[in-house]
Order: sequence, then structure tokens, then C-alpha cells
Amino acid sequence: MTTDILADLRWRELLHQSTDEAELAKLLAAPQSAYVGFDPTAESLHVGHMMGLMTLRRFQNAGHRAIALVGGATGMVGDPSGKSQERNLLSVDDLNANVAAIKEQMGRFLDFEGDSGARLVNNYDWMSRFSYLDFLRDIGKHFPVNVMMTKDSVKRRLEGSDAGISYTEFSYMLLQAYDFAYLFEHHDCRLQLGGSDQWGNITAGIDLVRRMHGQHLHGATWPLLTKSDGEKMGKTASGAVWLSAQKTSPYQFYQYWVNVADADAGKCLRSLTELPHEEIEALDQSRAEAPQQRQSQKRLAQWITQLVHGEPGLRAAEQATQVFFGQPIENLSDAELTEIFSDVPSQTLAKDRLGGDGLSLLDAFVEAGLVKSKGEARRRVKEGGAYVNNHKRTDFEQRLTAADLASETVMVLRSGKKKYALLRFEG
RNA sequence: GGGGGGUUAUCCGAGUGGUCAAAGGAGUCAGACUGUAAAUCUGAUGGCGCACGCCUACGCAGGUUCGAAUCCUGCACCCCCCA
Repeated sequence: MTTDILADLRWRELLHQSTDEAELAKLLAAPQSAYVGFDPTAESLHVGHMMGLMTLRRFQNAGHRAIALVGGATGMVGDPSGKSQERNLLSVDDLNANVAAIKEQMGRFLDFEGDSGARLVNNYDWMSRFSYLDFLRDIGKHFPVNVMMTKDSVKRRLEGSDAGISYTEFSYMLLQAYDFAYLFEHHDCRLQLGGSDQWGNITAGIDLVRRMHGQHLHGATWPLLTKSDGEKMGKTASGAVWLSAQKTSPYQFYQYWVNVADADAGKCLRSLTELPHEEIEALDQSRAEAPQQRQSQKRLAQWITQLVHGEPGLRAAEQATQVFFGQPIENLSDAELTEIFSDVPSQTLAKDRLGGDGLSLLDAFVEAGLVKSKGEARRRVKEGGAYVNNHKRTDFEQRLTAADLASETVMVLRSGKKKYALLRFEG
């Protein structure tokens, strides 16, 4: 019932480091449990978590048991890996709220149903019961400090003259190592996965279990997903791209993937989708021969949006895309417009402002917040960058009346190529 | 304590009595081009019923003058040199 997951991961370039591959392959010949840790630092997961989620999903699909560990305890301490500064600690209440929200989102990637379903564990559940003395005696004694000092995550902080590292963060490694030991003891979990920055923490866990139980566990990492320009994946000018529809709408989410650079598209298709190898190779070819069609980006956006936001979310994103890129806005209802433009700022005005001579075009743009002054509005019209319901308006003395409504009460204003705002007329 | 320099629009930075809403650059915005990309090119860039008009702006407060970002006085902050 297991497929050759290692081969698939290798093909997708998702194997960065691992413990002995031959041993690992032998282990995975039978169903195993594999775990990935997630930091509950926010109330929603974001694109940066998708590698871990997808990796677990691949293991689950290959017939293994996926264990998602949320770091309720470790989140209170903070992982020094990849960080140049001591992090702010979260309160218990914040953490619990985050964990609850994150659980919900993981359901889109993993099947938690049934006896063989994925498991979600929170290390707070076992760590919080540990007394400091017990932990030092039972766990701490297995950690030679001289070895800990040589780990990259610690070394960097010791060498970095200004930051330093607190005892708390220094101890982080022990907590994560113990997680692995705990999961081994209680869930017979012998494999930990993580991003390449987690290698040190993973090996710490393996070492710990070897010392405590004389057992050899396994670990593997995926390469950190970065963009060709060196930036982190999943960041936009306005912040992270979240998996929560409240924080990042399906349309914005979809657009993020549509706009992935050509140079990054292949990598994303491989690491974040489950598209078959042949299809990905065909897209590689399409990208080389007809990049302007951007088939890779469209397929990528489609696949990922559907996974994260479901079929309805994908449909909404695709419909919004149509409208946002110039389709005339007619024959749509208030409800449809509201749905499509849910990301767009809107202002509500009294309906009678459309009566009589109507509302001046310039005032409408100012009211909608698209421009800061009438002077700027005038400029925009002169430049040919002012649209009402996706129709260009060139006469800045024009006045808008009820005839200019796109639907019952909504008017869609646009400044430039894609900056939209809605005016609702009520009363 | 003494001497010198500075403070200009979103930022950098010119401007030393009128022709200064203030050169130039960056940024931003728009347009063309394009693949919802990058690069490039063009234009705009204090407000106002904006074609010649008015208002607000050159650290702050006063003053000289027909007229000040520009001169004078005081104040605040910053930098440098000497003690």
C-alpha cells in the first residue's frame, strides 16, 4: 500500500538532507508515522507552511501516517534557527487561540478521519506537565553542551556580536528533540521531516532517542523554498500570503500564484502540487517555448487555490480575475459584485447624490478614496486612467447618475490598471 | 567656553531680494509597450471650480522691503573645528 515516496520526493527536488537513504527506504517499505512541526506564531498558516503540509500530505497519500505537531510549548520558547534576534514570546492564551485556528486549516491538506488518519498533536500537552527538575534530569543530561554549541543555529548567534542568545532559546533544541522522543515512545514515530534549517533540531532528536532507547530514528529535510531573486516565497508588499480566506482572499491568493516568476514556476509546481511528473514536464516545455502563455502559473494557481479554498473559492477567484482584468461590468447583481470585489475598499454614499445633475466624476473618485484630491482626480482622467465600471472616462466635467450604476446600488471605479474601489449608493 | 556650517516639498539635493510652487535625482502615480512579468520610453507629481487666478508652503517667531526660501533679530535642533 505504500508507493515509492522517496523517488517522488527526489524527482520533485524535495530531499535536501536525510539520514542514510538506504535505511530510510527500507523503513518506508512498511507504513510509518512521519511528523512535521509547525510553529503557532500566528492565527493562520501561510504560504511558508505549505511545504510542510504538502510533504505530510505526500506521506499520507503514500500510505503512511502523518503527524502534524503544533508547537504550543516550543512556540513559547522560540526557535533560534534562521533568526538573528531573540524573538518575542507569545502568551498562553494567544498560543491556544492560534493552535485552534491552525488545526482547522490543516484539514484542507490532511485527512484526519479514521483510525489511519493523520494525527494532530500539541507538544504543550506533554511539555507542560514536565517539571524543570525532571526535564533536566531525564532529558538534559543526554545533551553535551559542547555539541550544542557547534550547531549552526547556536553558533551563528554566538558569533553574531550584537544579538546573543538567551538560555531559553539555547534550550529550544532540547524541547524539539524531546518531541521526537515522545512521538517515538507514544506513536512509534521514527521519521521527522522539516525544512533544511531544521536539520540540527532533527538530528538532536535522533541523538536523544539513540541515547535514551538505543534506537536509530530517521530524519529528512526539504530545501527551503526561495524565489529566484532571493526573497522568501509567500511574501508580498502587503505582507504574508495567508491560507485563511479572511486574511488573504481566494482572489489574492490565486493572484499570488498567477504572478509567480517564470524562474520559480517549475520549482513551485514540483514542490507544492501533486501534479503528475509528465504534466509538470509538459509545463516546463510550455514555459520554455511560450512563456507568454504562462500555462505553468495558471495551472499552479488553479491547483493550489482549489486545495486551499476548495472549488467555490477557486471559482470565485477565477471570476474575479475575469472582471479585474477589463471585462465590462454589466449584468451583475449587487451580490455578485460584492463577492467579486470583496477585497476592494468601498464607500457608501447617499443615493440622492446621483439625483439631479448627479455626482461629479472627480468627486466620485475622491469619495471612493482612489485619489487624495480633486486635482489628482483631474490628472488621472487626463492621463486616461479613470474608469467607471471598466469603461474609460475622459471628460472630467462629466457627472454620474443612476444610469452609471453597475448593479442595483453599486458603482465600480478604477484608477489606473487595477486599483479598484466601490461606491455604494443607499438610502 | 570660542569659531564655523547647516535646517528647502515623500526622500536626497540645488537655489542667496523679484522671472520660485521652487533646478536635478530618487520615489510614487498614470500612459505606451508587454506575458497581470522585467526592462524601456513618455507624462504627471501642494490645494482649490487649475488656460493667464487665489490660497498654503522653504526649522520656529518676529522684522526690513513695493516685494523674502533668499537680508536682519531672537529661539530650537543638528554637524564640524579649537579649548
